[in-house]
Amino acid sequence: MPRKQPEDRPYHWGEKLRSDLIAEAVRQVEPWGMGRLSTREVAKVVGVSHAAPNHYFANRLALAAAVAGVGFERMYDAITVAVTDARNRPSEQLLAACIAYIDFALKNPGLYRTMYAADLAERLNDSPRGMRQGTDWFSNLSQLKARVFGLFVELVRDGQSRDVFRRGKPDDVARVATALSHGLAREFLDEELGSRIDRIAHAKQVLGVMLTGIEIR
Amino acid sequence: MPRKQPEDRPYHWGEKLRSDLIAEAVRQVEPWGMGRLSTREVAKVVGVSHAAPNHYFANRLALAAAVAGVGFERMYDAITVAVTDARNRPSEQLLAACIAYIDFALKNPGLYRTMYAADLAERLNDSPRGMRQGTDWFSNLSQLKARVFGLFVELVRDGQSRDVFRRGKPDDVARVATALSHGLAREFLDEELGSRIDRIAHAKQVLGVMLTGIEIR
DNA sequence: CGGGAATCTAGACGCTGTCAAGATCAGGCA
DNA sequence: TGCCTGATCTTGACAGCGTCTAGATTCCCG
Repeated sequence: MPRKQPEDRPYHWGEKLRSDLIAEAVRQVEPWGMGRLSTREVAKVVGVSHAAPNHYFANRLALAAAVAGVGFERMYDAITVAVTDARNRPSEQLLAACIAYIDFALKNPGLYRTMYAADLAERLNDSPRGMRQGTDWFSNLSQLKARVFGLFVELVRDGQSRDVFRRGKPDDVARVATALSHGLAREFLDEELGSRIDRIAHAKQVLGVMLTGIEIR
Repeated sequence: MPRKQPEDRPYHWGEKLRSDLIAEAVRQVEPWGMGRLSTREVAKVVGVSHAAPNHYFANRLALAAAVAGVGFERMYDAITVAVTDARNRPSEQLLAACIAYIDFALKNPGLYRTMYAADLAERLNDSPRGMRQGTDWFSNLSQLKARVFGLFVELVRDGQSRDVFRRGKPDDVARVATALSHGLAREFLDEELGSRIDRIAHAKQVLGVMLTGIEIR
């Protein structure tokens, strides 16, 4: 039986399969999100039996959550890079972070939609039922999400300590930035109109209004 | 055969069935959105055969879109009432509109999630294929969405003409408000923490920052 | 080299959305 | 009044899905 050969060495090929499944799932959520994501289809493409994913993910949602986790990690990286590249001024850094956030959504629409899919929140609060061996993916997911949010909080803190941003609970101010970015991204994804460049420009405009509210005039 | 009696008069009971299906579907999307919405289940509760919905909705998505349409209508009404009740000052009216938006989402989480479900956008741009008789529900949906947005634009226009809000394209300024409201609502729905009152208070805080950016200082 | 555990497969179940064909009904025309 | 026609709904079927259970395969280690 030509089972499939992971680099000719099926040594503990278990974890390799897990990551392969996730990688393929990440591919399959583009561009519309996890709506059509099918464990059977993922398994078929990877080359394993239709029930193989069940051994690594308690259910379809758990697989989607893993995909979302990958999304948050990539997004974290993208924002980090953007902030590093920006000039060392709080306003510009915060703006860069927001733009990176939105740009990530535009470039990875399906992944982004998966990250914020309602269905994830569902099983998250729905099932106290123990998952097979998934080592509670949802707390992991919240953690990754919080990690991204933390980036914004840090920028706000920095801006405040440098007397560029108004005082106030950093979390609140950061939330303005993330909520606004999130809202803009969603609206961009739902509409079909406009090039990426146009949308980024539009976003900068809108975010400028936000900055006006945050900065010490 | 006790077919079911719509007020004892099965006179053209067709359209009655359509609205019954929608009404039941609106019920079934709570609280987690259209993820688990099932045409068969809706049909069962309404008391018709499992394939009856197909005669009024091209597919599952079309039914969900109808639900979303109801959502936008109700939201429009809620915001209108809130604005009317607010004092006649642009800032307070805009704030009231945003709060009403968020409050609607908190009170009708499933409906709200359905309104902004990724899956809807999917078939929206995906299938040029003619629907059976659904009289293109998606353009109707965009229209209803735009109608809600129009409320915000109008408020901004009013504020600008009264020299309370900064100048600038009303659409851009309005988008700050809607995007921020949307983002806040989504974040509230995804987290489980916090009472409704707490969240509204938090939202007011955040929206205050936005107003600072919009108002002429 | 062989036994035991980890890993994956095979098959089945109930559910889903969707389609095609037939039954049933309403209302207009004789 | 009674049939006829078209609209309306039902029935049955099909493929696909997620998930469960039991069994086959593979790997590791003594």
